[in-house]
Amino acid sequence: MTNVHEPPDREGAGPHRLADTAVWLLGRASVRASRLAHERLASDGVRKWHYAVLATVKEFGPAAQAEIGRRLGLDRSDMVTVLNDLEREGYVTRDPDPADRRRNSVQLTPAGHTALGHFDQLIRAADEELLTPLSAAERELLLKALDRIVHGA
Amino acid sequence: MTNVHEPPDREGAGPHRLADTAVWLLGRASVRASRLAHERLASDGVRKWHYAVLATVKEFGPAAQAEIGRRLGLDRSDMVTVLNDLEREGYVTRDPDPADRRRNSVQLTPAGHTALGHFDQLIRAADEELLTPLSAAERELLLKALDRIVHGA
DNA sequence: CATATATCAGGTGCACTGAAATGA
DNA sequence: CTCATTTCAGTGAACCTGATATAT
Repeated sequence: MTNVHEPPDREGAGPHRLADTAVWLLGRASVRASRLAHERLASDGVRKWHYAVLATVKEFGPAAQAEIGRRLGLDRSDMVTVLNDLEREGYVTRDPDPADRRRNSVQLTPAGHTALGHFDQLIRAADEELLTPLSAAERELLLKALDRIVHGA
Repeated sequence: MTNVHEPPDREGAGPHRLADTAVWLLGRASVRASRLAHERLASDGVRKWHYAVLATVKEFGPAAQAEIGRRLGLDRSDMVTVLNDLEREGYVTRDPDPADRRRNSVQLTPAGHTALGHFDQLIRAADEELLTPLSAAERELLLKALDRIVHGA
């Protein structure tokens, strides 16, 4: 109770302002990023996982749900819901894999391919707005750093 | 329908791999950060917003709920819940502000101050693990970039 | 009157767990 | 039998909206 005011801020260890922690800044930056992406995708009735799954199927080709989920970090359970939506919209098909009948082979339809092209533009626009304050060199460094954080190394 | 295989990946505009977008990488990095922080805080029955509110009250001194929320980006509604928890644990007090009786003046208790010191260590450890792959210079650049993204400019 | 604060009730997306059915 | 894949049911934290009572 000695001093309620404590002019600067330190006591046992180094400086510890909340706004200087990576955990905090990453959380806030990601909320902003999610908002920018969501604002754009929502008008098409799509969410970020829908986009991510479409983009991954296009990039890596047809694959089982479990494999797509592993690649993206999407839970097997949520993958079911996302694919239900994408299938209902006619963006993907789920065909039983003859080589391993536990698996569904997820494939892009032509409509899915077209839609993905549109979503790509929306995500790019969100990225551009998000990164506006940064120079090209800074963007490069940021993405590299984030990539190493995500894929630890 | 011309070519299903498309060896590399481009067609209408530049490269557009999901893993190269800031929106995506920020989201994934933030999930990892949240997990690291949550793993450590959860054993004390605390979540990130509890920590953030305690840290802010210490850094900026007693303030009304709405002001703390504005500073942190925490919704007024969720602030009520967080403060209910913190008050129940004896970490903060809510006293009606005599100068404006709509406001609650939120203050840290000595127990709250002690607890915050402990949580600070946990968050620092999470930060350290998260940033392990990065050099000191890279960390500096990352935090600067994130800060500019969050506070647009 | 309009505005600001605190609270409550609720909705939605997302991360995650447990269990079941099916097949390798 | 063990393991993997898909599905379903449900939980918890976070983000967000709308409405209300109270005070400025």
